Amino acid sequence: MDKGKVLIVEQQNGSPSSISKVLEEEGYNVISVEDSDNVYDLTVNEKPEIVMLDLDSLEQEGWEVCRKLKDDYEARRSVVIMVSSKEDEESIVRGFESGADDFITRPFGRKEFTARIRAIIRRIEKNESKKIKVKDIEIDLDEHKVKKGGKPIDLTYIQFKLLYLLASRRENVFSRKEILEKVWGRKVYVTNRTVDVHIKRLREKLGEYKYPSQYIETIHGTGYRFL
Amino acid sequence: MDKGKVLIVEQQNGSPSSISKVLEEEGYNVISVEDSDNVYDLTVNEKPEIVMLDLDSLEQEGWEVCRKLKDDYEARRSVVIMVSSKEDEESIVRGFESGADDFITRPFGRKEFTARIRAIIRRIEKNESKKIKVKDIEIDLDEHKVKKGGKPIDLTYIQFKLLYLLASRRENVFSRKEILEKVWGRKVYVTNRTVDVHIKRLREKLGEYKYPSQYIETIHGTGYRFL
DNA sequence: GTCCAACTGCAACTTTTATGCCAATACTGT
DNA sequence: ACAGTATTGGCATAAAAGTTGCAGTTGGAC
Repeated sequence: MDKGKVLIVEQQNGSPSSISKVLEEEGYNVISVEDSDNVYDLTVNEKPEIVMLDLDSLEQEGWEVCRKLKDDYEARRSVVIMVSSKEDEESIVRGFESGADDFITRPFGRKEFTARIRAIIRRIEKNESKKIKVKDIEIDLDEHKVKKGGKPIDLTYIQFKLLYLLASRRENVFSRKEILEKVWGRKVYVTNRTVDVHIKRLREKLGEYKYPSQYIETIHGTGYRFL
Repeated sequence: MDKGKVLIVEQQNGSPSSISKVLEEEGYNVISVEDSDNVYDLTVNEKPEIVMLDLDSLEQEGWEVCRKLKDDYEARRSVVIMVSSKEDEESIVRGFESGADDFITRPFGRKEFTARIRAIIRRIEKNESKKIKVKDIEIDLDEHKVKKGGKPIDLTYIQFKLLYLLASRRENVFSRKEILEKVWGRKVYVTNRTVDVHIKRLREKLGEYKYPSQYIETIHGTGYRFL
């Protein structure tokens, strides 16, 4: 059950209706912190899909953290949601001006809350399409098939996921860490070298024997990129 | 002034505070229709960034239109926002379940409303990979690519980080200490001289052979800066 | 159940590439 | 001109990536 990673900044009062608890129960991978000190570092390292800032416990810092995240080229990818009891327009506008992507005011029903989160995650993942064509390669997610020049290529489960990931955002460089998270899942511990091995096997099946690779490029010190 | 294209479905009552009026005034490219018949076609053809559905005038149809858009391969790209006076949780949840990306309840202040819209547009733009352009140099972070005058330049990991650091705040003078911290990280101990070496290698790759350097300026006794 | 083939992950090893430092040299500002 | 800085090419070394063989698993086929 891996719905996405959420970094939450709020005072823990142990209430079972706290945001963290709710999202954990819903199956999100929750990282919870009580103050804003590590938020930036955590965001950069963990790349959560969502960062939630509880303004009721953060106050002034909330805006600042948000701005800092949105000014950073890596952290900015995470969606920042502010949660607050204040519903005066000024606070809300200020939240958005700090770069927040959404602003939710308390109180809110659990169902509404989780529906909003789902909508946001959905939106993030939607950029990926079901069928991808790159050069002479065709990838069909639904049928789980890959063709090269019209001829089917037999890929294993992992190879397929790996190829799909890389091809879903061609030109984008994926670090091994990212690959591990997206292909193997967050909890699994697998060596970096194993990623290489799978890349090699994939390259073989794609018919890459000589250098430089036509499809999967290695970016030394960084990761891999398709095309 | 083109802030983005918005397709709005609402009953026109001529009120100056109607959504269409407000967004027009704000400089959006507004397409306004009164019923849901053409919404699907318009969305596919016009590809608006945002489709706003006024549930107060659409009722039942609202959900259906939304679902139809979100089931469509092309139309799903547009962000769908529902606007409604009903603020019961059930309606809202149902909205999200129909695939809506956001749900705004009336009444709302104009500033808050426009701030939300701006945030959404911002988010859409952010998905496109971010580039820094300085003179004839282009730096693409997601793709980890650098181009000079359209031609790609191959940089190593450190060179890339270094260039990015300098270029991200041009004119700013970076001391070697600062560079070490940002590129190598706090803990690592590496000589100041090493920074020089990397500057040299970077300059070479940027095609700097003669003095004074066109891109990276040396501030004697202080550090470096990107022009 | 037993056998077999396919898949996977890892360790050990090789190859490739990048990095850090040195020492000689050139440049700066005073 | 001098002392402090910066530049540079070369080189040993470190680090990253590629490769290979093997062993543990799994899931049929029989």
